Amino acid sequence: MDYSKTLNLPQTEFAMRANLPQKEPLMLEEWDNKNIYKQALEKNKNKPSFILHDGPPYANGDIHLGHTLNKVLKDIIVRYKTMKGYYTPYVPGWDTHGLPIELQAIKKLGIKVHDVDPVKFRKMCKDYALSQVERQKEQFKRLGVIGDFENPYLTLTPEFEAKQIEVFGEMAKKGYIYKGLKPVYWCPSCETALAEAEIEYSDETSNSIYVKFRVKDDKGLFKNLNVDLNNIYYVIWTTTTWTLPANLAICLGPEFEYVLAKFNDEVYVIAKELLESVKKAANLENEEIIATFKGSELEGQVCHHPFFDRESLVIVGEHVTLESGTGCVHTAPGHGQEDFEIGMKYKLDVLNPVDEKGRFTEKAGKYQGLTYKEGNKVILQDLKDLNMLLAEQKITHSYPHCWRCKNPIIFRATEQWFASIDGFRKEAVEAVKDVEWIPAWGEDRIASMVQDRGDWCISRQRIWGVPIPIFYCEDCGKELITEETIAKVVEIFKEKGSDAWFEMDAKDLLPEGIKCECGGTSFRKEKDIMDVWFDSGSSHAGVLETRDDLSWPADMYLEGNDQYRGWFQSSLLTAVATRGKAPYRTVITHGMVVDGEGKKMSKSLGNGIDPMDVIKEYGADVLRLWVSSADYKSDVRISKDILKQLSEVYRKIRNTARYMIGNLYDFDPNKDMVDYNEMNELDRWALLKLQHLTKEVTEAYERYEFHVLYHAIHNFCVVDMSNFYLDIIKDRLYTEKPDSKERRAAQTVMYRILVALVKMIAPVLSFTADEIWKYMPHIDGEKVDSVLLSDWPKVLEEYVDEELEKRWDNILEIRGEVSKALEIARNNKLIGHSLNAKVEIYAEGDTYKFLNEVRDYLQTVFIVSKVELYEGIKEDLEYTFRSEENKDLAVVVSVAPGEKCERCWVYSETVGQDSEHPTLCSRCVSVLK
RNA sequence: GGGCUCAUAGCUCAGACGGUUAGAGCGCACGCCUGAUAAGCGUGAGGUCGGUGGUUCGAUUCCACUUGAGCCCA
Repeated sequence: MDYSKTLNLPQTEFAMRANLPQKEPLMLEEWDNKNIYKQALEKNKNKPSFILHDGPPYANGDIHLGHTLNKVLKDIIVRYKTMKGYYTPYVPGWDTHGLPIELQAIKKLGIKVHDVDPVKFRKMCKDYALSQVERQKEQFKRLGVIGDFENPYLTLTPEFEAKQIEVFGEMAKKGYIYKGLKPVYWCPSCETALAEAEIEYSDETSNSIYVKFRVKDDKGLFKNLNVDLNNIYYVIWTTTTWTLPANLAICLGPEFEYVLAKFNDEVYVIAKELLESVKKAANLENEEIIATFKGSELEGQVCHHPFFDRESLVIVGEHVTLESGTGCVHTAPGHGQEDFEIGMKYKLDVLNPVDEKGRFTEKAGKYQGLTYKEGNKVILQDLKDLNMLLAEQKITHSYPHCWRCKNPIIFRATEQWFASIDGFRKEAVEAVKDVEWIPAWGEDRIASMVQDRGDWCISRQRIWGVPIPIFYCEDCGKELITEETIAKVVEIFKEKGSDAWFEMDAKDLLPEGIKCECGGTSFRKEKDIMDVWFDSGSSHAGVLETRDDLSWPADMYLEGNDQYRGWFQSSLLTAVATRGKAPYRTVITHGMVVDGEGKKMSKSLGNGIDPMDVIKEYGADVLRLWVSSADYKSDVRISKDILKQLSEVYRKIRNTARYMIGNLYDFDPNKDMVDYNEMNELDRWALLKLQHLTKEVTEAYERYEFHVLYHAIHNFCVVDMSNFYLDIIKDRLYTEKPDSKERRAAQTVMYRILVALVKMIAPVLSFTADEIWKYMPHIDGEKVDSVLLSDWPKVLEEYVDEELEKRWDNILEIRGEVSKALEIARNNKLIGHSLNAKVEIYAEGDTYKFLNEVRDYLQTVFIVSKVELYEGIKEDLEYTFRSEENKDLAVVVSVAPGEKCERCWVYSETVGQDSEHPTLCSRCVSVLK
């Protein structure tokens, strides 16, 4: 007879191999059909809410692992909070304006910006952006992210744009918006500003000139040198002669050494390290060094401009290098980014004497009307005539050109709109303190960034974005922005979107009858659009305040640590400026995704991993497990090996669940549950461990430390369940009568563990959890469509029996020692399976006393066929094993007496006693009868 | 170059008012089982706690510097 038919072996359709890449899409469909997201909201609709406000990814290109990390972290939190009973609307968003989309639209359509009417061009950009949103949306959903994907927020929608204008208007009303000058790349032939991405570098031959600036005020430093001040000159070097009319300063490196080198009658101030190269260029020799100063000592001296009756201030800046030139850098704040910034520091004027065609204006005095190219020649000649030119060379260097017309470009300051941070800097720094920053050092980081940052240039000379809602009087040129004009623009944008700005005339965008202070009644529109950071930085208003189910401020923002200077800050600034406090209560940041060596992923290194490839190979749940496994506060590594490891961990968790499901095939929790008081110690121990796990996991979720719960759950599955409890209860489950109390007790324990476990993994392994949910038995009240709709498990303190735990810690320790003894016997070919063995334990003192107390459990727990316990360790006996950990413990392993029972595989001397079942032990016989 | 951050076994992570042989799981090696089977169990080998110097009776844990890596800025 085949007695295996009489056993209660596990049965389940729940597959051992997950086959996630194929199965997950089906689960997604099911979630969609059953509208799990809506059900979850409905379930908690009257509960306190938890609003995680999504930082909008830029709508361009496929998602990468950075997106994956970010979105999955958010999803884990949203799912956890949902199960905790919070009302958790999650509205994903997209950042849809800006240059990269413009460039993609241009590239895709093969058009040129200025060849197309702005309205048409914007339509193309919009179409492109929307197509990208759809693409990314599908990819995010594939990760298992749930949320209001049918109704996400997009920065290009009329409602959002209108709200953004409101924010801008409020800031303007408070006087935080002002007009200033700032240098940009400018193409004089196209007459347009260019973005960095629209610049091509190619070689250009220029005059490189060394120009003398006579010292006017030495601040007393050169007094005792015995030289006429009129003969001391700073020597600057430049390759853009035409920018000299805009010179306002000479910048030195504060730490560099500068010499006063005397050649005949004249003394030149030059960086010590560059003296030789200057001498060579100027054909000078036989100098006398009459003094040496550190750059910082010379700060504050004043020179004469070489050809204007104007001063040039000596300043210092860290950007000065000794790579070429003289170490004295010609500084024209209107013609260069670094010059502009250092100029801001010294409160220099942003002088720009060049118009949009590249011609000198009246600010360039006698050069007015010349193009900058003509100016190069004329100014050079003037320098020669004035004896201010020390040397002249031709050099070929890499110079920026316009990508469209291929002509050289210039740097030129133009009028732009700024947000003055000083107006609310203090408030912003204060607001930071009311926010919980995770990790905590984030607070210092953002506070010091806000503290040190300059004003925010909001203008972009572009097409694809939200226009800056300002008008100019055609008569006097004065700008016009009032509550009424903002209100009108908001009203129009709400209906027509910001395209209206490009489609409609100024008069139609303005309230009727509006007049300039000068009495003028005709106006023109500002051409600049807003920095996209202003778009996303307004999302707290554009989203949280516009949807009924959301509220301001958000409970949480969660983004990469690159966003301290990005979205966290732009959001903080617009919120503080308009509402006086931060738009978030908690901010979590995660590190960047890097490769197995900790290096950043890049195309050139070829070390990138595509999340969609991972999903095809392993499935989204493995990727989600990866997200949970790492301590995201610092950078998160990923590699083939790491993924392999993750898939093994996944397999272990899955199989542990599968085994429990398989053993619950005939268990109905509505009828078969065994009361805690009727369970044996082992079962109680398992439930005790579950309480510890539940507590640890819940606390880890509360602290958003997912890697802690990842380890806790994995360890529980491996150590407590697979290696121990599940291995030990096999005998009971398989061999006892199906509805025996012992078996039902073990099933009760497994059921309760499985219910808790499946819930605890649900925020991370969302697909697998729902798959388990489907296959496992349920209490009637809990048969919901998704584990997400169930309640979070509670810690049952009454199961936390410390006495019991102590006792079983001891048993576990001794079991470890017995295992070692068994292993020795196994290596000696004495036994194979542990059931082949009889274990004799020799113990003294407390160890013996303890073992004697728990002796009834020993055979089961060791999974052997017989255990004999003796008091005392005799030195003359030959032990299989003597414990090093516990000197009071020794073990002898021998082959178990009797025959192997054909049914339960335990060796027993009762085998053969029953004539009907001659190959069975007495226990099995009684089960069958 | 500046600000912030990270660095413990092959991997992911613990840990330590500073104090005996630094932990876990996985992976790996070896063995067992064949009634969780493209599973399961057992045993074992892996670390000069990034480097150097200092404080201390004693540092991997505190301090300084340094190397490598990341983010932001220049």
